[in-house]
Amino acid sequence: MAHVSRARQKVAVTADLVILTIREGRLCVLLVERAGEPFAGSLALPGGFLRGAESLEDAAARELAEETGIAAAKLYLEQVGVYSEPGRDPRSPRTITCAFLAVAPDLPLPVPGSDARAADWYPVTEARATRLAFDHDRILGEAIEAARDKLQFTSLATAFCGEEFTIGELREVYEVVWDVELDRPNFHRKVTDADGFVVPTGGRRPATTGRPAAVYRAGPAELLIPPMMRPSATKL
Amino acid sequence: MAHVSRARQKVAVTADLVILTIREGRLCVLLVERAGEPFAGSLALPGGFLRGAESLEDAAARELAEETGIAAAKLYLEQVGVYSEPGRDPRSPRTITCAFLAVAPDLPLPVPGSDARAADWYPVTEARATRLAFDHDRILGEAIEAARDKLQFTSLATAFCGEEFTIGELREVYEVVWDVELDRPNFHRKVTDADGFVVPTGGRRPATTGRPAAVYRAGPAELLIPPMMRPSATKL
DNA sequence: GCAATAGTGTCTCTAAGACAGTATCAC
DNA sequence: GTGATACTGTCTTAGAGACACTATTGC
Repeated sequence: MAHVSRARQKVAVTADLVILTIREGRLCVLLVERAGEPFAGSLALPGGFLRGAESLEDAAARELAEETGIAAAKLYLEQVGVYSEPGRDPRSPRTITCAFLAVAPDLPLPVPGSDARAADWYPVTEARATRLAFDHDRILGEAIEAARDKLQFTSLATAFCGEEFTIGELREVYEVVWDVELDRPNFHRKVTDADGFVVPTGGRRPATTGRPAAVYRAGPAELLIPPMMRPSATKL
Repeated sequence: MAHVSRARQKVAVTADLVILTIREGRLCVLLVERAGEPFAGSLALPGGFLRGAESLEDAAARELAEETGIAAAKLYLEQVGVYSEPGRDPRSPRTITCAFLAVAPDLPLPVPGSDARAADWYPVTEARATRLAFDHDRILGEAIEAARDKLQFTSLATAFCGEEFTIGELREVYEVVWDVELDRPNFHRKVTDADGFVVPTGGRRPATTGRPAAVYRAGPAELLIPPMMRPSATKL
């Protein structure tokens, strides 16, 4: 093997964020319009380079705060993969990125990022039909698939809701992220029976129409037992 | 923010491998004894620095071949996480590692690594009771937990077996990795019923004692439907 | 015959899905 | 009242687990 290829390279490392939320009944992702080259004018996932003495988790949380103004401590934030194909970033053949999945409740429009990029929510159907910068198409696709899987086995769905929510709002999360329709009575029983998934606050929330719904908070459980099985999974 | 902390750092990147197998009824992991500082003499996960134009997956496959002599194409190999805490490697405060989980059938003792480190299999019970180099304790623990989860929902268990195996051997994989005892009749029915998990070859394998077992090969399914539920999961 | 493993049959229990029916609101 | 949503009850079916039972080998 050639000597040069055995060298311990130093590489640039970024943390990129797939921030998902539900707005107007659609699954949306936060994208920024790139100001500079490469891919100027293209949409891209928010993210940035790893700085001084911080971990990738710190960097992801910092970027999240900069792009959305949300304190990352309040949010679900998790690694979903590392992307290291040589040449994936034309600036330098050796830039690798660690992708994070973040899930937020419906938020006010993001504040303009501190680096003056236009950030906005895009329905994932649109985002996936668009050519994103770098390999962000692939990252977005894999992060969404990870989120879909996590809904089955973890209480991730509550991260899409605010502090308090109704069973109907929680059901909408599953329906929107999985793009399916769920049986309302069965869903209600399932989530209220699952141990530690949701806990009633005692309050009720008057709806625009119909009987007011009981209000719940996220419970202590992180793993769902039994899991919420995704209907399409049985068909594959 | 101070100027220095905003700089785009270049960092060293390694790929570390958690290579699991089953030997003599115990879950084992391949560890190497470190020859040089830091942590000289300590046990560590095999791994190495990212080189020229290769991805982390390439680097992991290359290290796997060097340490075990197995072509990585034949093996299950998957990212399980990135570890980037500043200071996790005393050589340089900025060395991050991407951990890979690999699963191998019972193999001949590994060939001495090309970098002349002593590599050997260790039962994970021993490995977890030992202080490994760097943050490899944590990486090993998280990789094993990932493997345990994957047994439930994917056909990963077949990767622990050879090309051909019996249902009893497959059951031993679950029993050893999960450290539980499973009901033989129910296990047999479950795996033979699950769609595309195992396919009979038609052969039979005479055992040391008892009725000869039918021989199976891994089926095309990657996802198990229905999943194999881990008994302890319901207790948590 | 005995001991061991492989595999089948059957029962019970739990959970999922279908869906009828009741409760409570706005109008 | 209608119409909407929230919830409850009940039936059927599928899968999990317990375990009795049969099958096939070496000794």
